Amino acid sequence: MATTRDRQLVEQWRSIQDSYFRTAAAIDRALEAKFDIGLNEFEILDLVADSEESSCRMKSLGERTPMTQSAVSKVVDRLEKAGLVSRQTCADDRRSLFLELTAAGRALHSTAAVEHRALLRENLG
Amino acid sequence: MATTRDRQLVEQWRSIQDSYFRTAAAIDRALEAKFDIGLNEFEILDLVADSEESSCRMKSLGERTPMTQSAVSKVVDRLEKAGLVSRQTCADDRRSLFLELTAAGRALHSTAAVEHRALLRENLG
DNA sequence: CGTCATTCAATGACAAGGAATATTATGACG
DNA sequence: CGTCATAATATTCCTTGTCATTGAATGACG
Repeated sequence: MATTRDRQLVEQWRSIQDSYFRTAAAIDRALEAKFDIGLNEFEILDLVADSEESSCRMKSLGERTPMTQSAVSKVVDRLEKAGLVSRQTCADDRRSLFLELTAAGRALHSTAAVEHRALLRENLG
Repeated sequence: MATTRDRQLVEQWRSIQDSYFRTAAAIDRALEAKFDIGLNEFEILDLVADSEESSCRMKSLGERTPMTQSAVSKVVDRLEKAGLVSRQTCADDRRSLFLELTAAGRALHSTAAVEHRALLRENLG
C-alpha cells in the first residue's frame, strides 16, 4: 500500500545499511592490515579497556555489544591466543570470568584506537 | 587525545550498530518464521521485484547491495532452489544472467514486503 | 544437607559470507 | 582467425557467527 512512505522507509534502511557496511569494512581492513586484528576483536578490546576499574566482565560484554554470547566467547579466545587479553577467574563467583588487558593488549589498543577514531571521523563525519 | 569528540564518535557508531542489528534481527526472524526466507534473500527478491523492466541483472544486483558478488550468487542459488526466482540466460551476452520472479516469488514478495515495511516502520520510526 | 532451577561460559555442529580462483564468453588487435 | 586482456558468474576453501547443548557453580528452599 502506502508507497511513498514505504519507499522512504526502504531508502532510510538502505542508507543505514550502507553507512554501516562501508564504515565497518573500512575499519576492518585498516585494523587487519596494520594490527592484524579484526573489527570485532578490536571492539571487545575497546570495551575491556573502557572498564578498567574491573569486575566480572565477560557477562557484561554481552550486554554492551550486539554479538552473541558464544561469539564473544570466541572473540575472546582469539584475543587471548594473540596474547592481548587474559581471562581471570573470579573469586566470588567461579562461574564468571573477568578480562584483563595484557601489556601488549594495552599497547595495541592505544595505538589502534587512534586509527579507529580517525576512521569513524572520516566515515561518519 | 581528543576525548570528548572521540567519545561522541564511538557513541554514534554504537548507535548505528544497534539500530542496524536490532532491526535486521527483528526482520530476519519475522521473515524466517512466516515465510521461511532470510533477510538477505528477501532483499534480493525485493531488488529483483523492483527492476521488473528487466535487463541483465545479477551484475547490477551487486551494485545495489553491500553483499559480495559471491554472496549474491549464493543467495540467488537459494532463491532459485526455493522456486522463487529463475536465472535466464541473456541472449546478447551469454556471460550475463538476468533474473525473473516466478509466480511463487512474486506472490511471496508481495505479502512479505508488507511485513518488511511494517517492521521497518516499527524499528526506524 | 539435598534437590532443583537458574546463571555463566565453552563447545560442537552447521550455515553463511569473503577472498581467491576457475570457467566461460567477449572484444580488441595483430 | 588466433591470442590476449577483460568481464560476468560460479565455485572452492577458510573463517566467523549462531543455535543448541553441555558443564560447572550458585542460590532458594524444603
